[in-house]
Amino acid sequence: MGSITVKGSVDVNGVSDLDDVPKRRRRRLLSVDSILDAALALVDEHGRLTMAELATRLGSSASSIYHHLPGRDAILEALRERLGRDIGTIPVEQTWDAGLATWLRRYRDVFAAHPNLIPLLTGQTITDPTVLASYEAVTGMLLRGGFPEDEVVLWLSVVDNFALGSALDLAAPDEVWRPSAPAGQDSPTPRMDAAVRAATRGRERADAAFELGLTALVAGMRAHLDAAADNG
Amino acid sequence: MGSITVKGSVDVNGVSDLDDVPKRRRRRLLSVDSILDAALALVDEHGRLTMAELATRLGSSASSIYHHLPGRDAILEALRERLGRDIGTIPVEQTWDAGLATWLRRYRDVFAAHPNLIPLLTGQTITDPTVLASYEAVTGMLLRGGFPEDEVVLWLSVVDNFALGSALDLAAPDEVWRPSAPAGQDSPTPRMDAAVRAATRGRERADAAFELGLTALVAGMRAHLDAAADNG
DNA sequence: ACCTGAACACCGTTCAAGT
DNA sequence: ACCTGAACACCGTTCAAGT
Repeated sequence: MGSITVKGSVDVNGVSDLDDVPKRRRRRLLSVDSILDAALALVDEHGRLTMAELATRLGSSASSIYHHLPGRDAILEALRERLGRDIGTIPVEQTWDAGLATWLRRYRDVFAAHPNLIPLLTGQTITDPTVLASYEAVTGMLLRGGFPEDEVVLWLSVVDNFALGSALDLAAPDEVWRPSAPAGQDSPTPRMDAAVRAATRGRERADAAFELGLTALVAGMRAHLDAAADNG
Repeated sequence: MGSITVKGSVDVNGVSDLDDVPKRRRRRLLSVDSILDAALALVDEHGRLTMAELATRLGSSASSIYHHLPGRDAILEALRERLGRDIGTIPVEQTWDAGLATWLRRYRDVFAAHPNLIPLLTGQTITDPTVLASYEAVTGMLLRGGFPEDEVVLWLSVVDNFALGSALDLAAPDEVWRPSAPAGQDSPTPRMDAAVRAATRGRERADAAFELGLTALVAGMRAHLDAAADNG
């Protein structure tokens, strides 16, 4: 029974299984993709990533992981690349303001799907070609929109900072935006308590704030562009 | 000689030194303030904070620190409070837009003095009364400016996210904003390379981007307010 | 080529023992 | 009350030994 060979079967990694040798090679346990899947799941569930927990989830040992990826930092960088790819390219037929808004929403949406990952990524730098290509596209969009070349990098920084800050907002607990005292009772922050009570909470608040800020930022950029055109 | 008592001397901690007992009590080595000073210096210099390095710098042992502060997280939270206090209150006689700009600039300036600290603080939540009082003041300012109560929390989130993202920008290396290929050579990101070459770099870029974004954001908020007033 | 356990250097924290 | 070294549980990483 144990010696029956299934002809032409293909395993999950897409590797042909025809190499039946007398001493059958043990099945490939790990792959870069399976490691990244497990790592992302771990971060989503617990908000942290340790090599030991990762190994347990993979049914493997921590040292085995190092045969596929050179360490914990590399895993995080690979996850960043994966998310960067998910943002995708922006439609070129849009005007700069619509295109920028589209890009920023996708940017944040992708990270919003994995809020716990964001704090783990802030320490590292972007080197992934896909992510850089996305910046290149936005650069072209802003230039076509009429922004001067020496200003484009500044605007890229601005929207990047806003998007990152908004993404981090998703990971942080909502404590600041929870009224510290019940209505009618004395509080050191009565106006804020009332304002918090009047607004939505949690994810809904974060989403609405992002949308409001995005609109204001783009409107401000448009005003800046118009003012420069009037002077020129 | 060793038995001479200096009358009424006061040590650095403001504790009277008159309790001369046969076996003179050893001088107080640590205090909350000295620990926080050393911790901030360590973060500024190395971008990280370990209890062992902190103890070495204090000429003490790691376990001693726990007699003054309940752990590493408490040290970071205390540093956050310290910086929060540095932001101070905003002048009430300003209009909402000028006041908001003043507050955001101070907010970022304070963190800009210690960029390495920012990534270490993003994980924790604000609980310090001084920081909360500062949010309360901004809330009052926006309400007086005419923003509806149920929108104030959203705008607070927006400017908070922008300020945090901009502060984190100071801590990250400038790699993304460095041209990947020399001028005239083929590059996957030619337009961005040219834009980066036309702009300033490092701290100067981060500062200019913050100023530009701040102006745009406030202008966008003003436009939003005016549009709502026209409809109402 | 891939996997493993043991070992390593390091981390934050606890605690009994000292003064 | 404050300080200390030793010990603890945990961390990422290395490596000789296996298949």
